[in-house]
Amino acid sequence: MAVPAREVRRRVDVLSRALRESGLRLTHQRLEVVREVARSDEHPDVETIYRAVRERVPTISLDTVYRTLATLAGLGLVRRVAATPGPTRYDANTAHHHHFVCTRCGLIRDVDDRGLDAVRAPRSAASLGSVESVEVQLRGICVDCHKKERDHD
Amino acid sequence: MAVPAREVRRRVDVLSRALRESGLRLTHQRLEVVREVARSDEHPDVETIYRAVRERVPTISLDTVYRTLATLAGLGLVRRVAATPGPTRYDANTAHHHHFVCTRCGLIRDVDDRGLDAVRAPRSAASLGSVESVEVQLRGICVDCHKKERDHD
DNA sequence: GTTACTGCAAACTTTTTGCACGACA
DNA sequence: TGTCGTGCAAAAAGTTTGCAGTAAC
Repeated sequence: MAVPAREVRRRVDVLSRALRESGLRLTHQRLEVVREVARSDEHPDVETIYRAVRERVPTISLDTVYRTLATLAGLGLVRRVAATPGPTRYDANTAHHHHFVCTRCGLIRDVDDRGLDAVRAPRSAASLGSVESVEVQLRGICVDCHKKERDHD
Repeated sequence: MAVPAREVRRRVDVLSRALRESGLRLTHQRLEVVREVARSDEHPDVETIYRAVRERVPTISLDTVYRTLATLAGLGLVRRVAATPGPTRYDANTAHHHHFVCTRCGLIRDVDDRGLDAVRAPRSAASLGSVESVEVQLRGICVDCHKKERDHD
């Protein structure tokens, strides 16, 4: 929820425009799914988005949320984040960035850092394929899990 | 399958020993699952391991494979790899390393590189939690997918 | 007015669980 | 021999799909 209002607006705008320009209809349901995914920086899964959207569109169905997110991902407007086992999670931040992943609770936060952006694929990787992006995952224990551990001891 | 025989032996040995030392029984089924995961560097999913093991232990059940891998992962002897959507995949290489991920077919290969090992978490990450490891994902298109594309055009 | 989208329901895939029998230490 | 692990079956969790009605353009 820490995404600045201006950035949320920009994302909703970009997403809405791109849907229209792809000849797709901007339905009430799609708009609300777009709003929800744009406003979150917690890399929510489909169920979480579904529950949030249902507050405003009580009749929306889970499979519409699945379909909308698949559509958006297909257009490259949101990204599937595969950093933890379990349900697929989505990220509306399509700029190049990195992630902190809590191995205990599954929390994922974006990490923006010039130093990490500068990491380049080694030459040896060329034998595997063409590298299109380099993403760094910082794996560890988040502050919340540390706090819980201290409190429970 | 490109894991050197010596390394496979070492892995099977470490895994077997660790199971015993944890007071767990080294059953026929567990041993074969261990062998299978140790011999692969393709980050197989449970179903794949199941099919391979069933060649040698036709009566083994899928849920035993699930349970064995969960046990091994719990002991830190194998790692869940969450780099692609779909079924969870396992990696018997517990040394610090990086991955090349094909965004088209889901292929995952290990990448060993000193330069990538040297990447450090930025100071800013401390506000998110304690970073225990830094893993680099090289995302792109593998040589096989490139070849297929050329052949189909 | 078309055509694409939605909601419902059902199917499918992946993973987990309860229980009784069998096998390891 | 006692206990842990296995296989079977069923359930739970996550995701996809077909179809008929509805709404966007």
